[in-house]
Amino acid sequence: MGMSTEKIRVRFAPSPTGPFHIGGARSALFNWLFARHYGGKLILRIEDTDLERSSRESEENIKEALRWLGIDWDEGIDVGGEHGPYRQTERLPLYAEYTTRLLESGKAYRCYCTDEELEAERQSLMAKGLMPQYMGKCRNLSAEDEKKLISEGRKPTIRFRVPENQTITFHDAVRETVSFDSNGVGDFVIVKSDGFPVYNYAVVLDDALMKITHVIRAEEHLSNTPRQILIYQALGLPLPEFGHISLILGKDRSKMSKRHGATSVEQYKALGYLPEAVVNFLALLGWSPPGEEEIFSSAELVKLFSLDHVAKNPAVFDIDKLNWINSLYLKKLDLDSLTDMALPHLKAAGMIADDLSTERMEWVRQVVGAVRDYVSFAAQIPEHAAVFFNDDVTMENEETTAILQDPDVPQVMDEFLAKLGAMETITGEQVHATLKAIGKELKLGGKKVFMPVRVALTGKMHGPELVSLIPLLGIDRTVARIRHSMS
RNA sequence: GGCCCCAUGGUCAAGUGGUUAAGACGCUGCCCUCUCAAGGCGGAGUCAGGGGUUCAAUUCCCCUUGGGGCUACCA
Repeated sequence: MGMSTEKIRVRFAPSPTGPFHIGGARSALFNWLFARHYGGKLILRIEDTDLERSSRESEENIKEALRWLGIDWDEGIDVGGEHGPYRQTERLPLYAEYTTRLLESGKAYRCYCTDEELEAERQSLMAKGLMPQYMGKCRNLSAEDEKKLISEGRKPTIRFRVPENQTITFHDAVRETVSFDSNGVGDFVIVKSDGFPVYNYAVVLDDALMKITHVIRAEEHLSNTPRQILIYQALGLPLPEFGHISLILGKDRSKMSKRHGATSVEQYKALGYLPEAVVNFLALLGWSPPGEEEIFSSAELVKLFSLDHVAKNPAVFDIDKLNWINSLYLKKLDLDSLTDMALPHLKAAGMIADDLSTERMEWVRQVVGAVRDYVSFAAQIPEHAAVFFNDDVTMENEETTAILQDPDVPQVMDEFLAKLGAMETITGEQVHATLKAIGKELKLGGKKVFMPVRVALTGKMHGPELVSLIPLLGIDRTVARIRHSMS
């Protein structure tokens, strides 16, 4: 709104260094929502200049996760585009051109310091209570100096010459005005000694060359922004609009990490969360819709999304809310799809075989139907479905044991067993009618009939309705379980 | 340590110079019910602290405190 919508170009530029983090997914989502809302383009670029940690496997992971979430991109790896290549390691010649320019204009210089020297400098500065930053030792090397250092076999890095006494101020779409003092920024490395550009450098060139209009990324990059702006300025490149979204925190308010539970998109998928639910939840972390509704499809989110309702403060990842949202989506899911989601978990729990007959599959389907209201995500299905599988009933606690010791119980069971014996098959309605009839005959309340039967069948006080449990167990297993529990 | 960002219930959060300070999750009570879950209807619970500015601050400014980020030849 109010923006020239045709030209909006945003990007998601992950590093393929491990499992795809849920925080990355949210950055991708916000970019995607922003692009789709304004009819702009989303570019997917891979920042793989860290050779040590980057892998193709993890790149595949990211793409798979994005597709699963329904986040599609208009340009980038796999789909191509006119501003490629879209993998930084394939863009080296492009960077070299600019590096030459920077070197020739004196805005960057070669630095021959070794790791050891830099570390020593850092230590001594810290010892003096000063900020550890590069002091500019190689700033003004003569040609002879350089020749000598090269002859020693040193491989230089290239550093950006940070101008002194400058205030770098920029507008941020979520934080308004942010400013930094250039004196707090030491001359930083833009090209490593192996010739690969460093993130802060490559990101500027890529964003500029790919004509990115809005750089929407996590807040951890906020402090890097002044460095990047300096590079834009040194090269005379137009600045994009920045928007730094806050980080996602764990329960203890520290940055979300493995010890907070599942942190990768893959894990949530494996646990049986639905992508629509994850997207819905992520959208609500750091962004708020107008009105009171909170459940939205991706299409609705696209319609409503706007950067000016993005919160400045970090958000704690609330698994309870995700679970609630997911359970809502699970309720709306058709039983066949839910069953498909349950299958791997039931198999992993050893409850079902790899190959199921048609009848067995139908039975499993109904079991899933009987427990669906109890679960927030598919991995919870086996624990609730256990009562359907395990005929080896054991009493949960003293309370259940006590229930079966009630003096009325033997009559109830005898009566129920007798009635079951007269039946060929049993339906939910018949279960209900039969148990009600027993209550009437023995002049017992519903609780005095249903609860002992439940306990005899499952050993537990709680669980699925008997009208769904007993028909799925069938008469034989029902009888056997009761006999076993009453013996 | 320095620099930067942030601060409304336990959590996500709306909101404004004057409001009974929304809503959601969670917690909790009641209803429904064989139980639990689901569902329906209620409830408790918040403007971090201290200074200003102002007739009036949750809202504007400053400080403190707290949290987070950056300070790499990681991204």
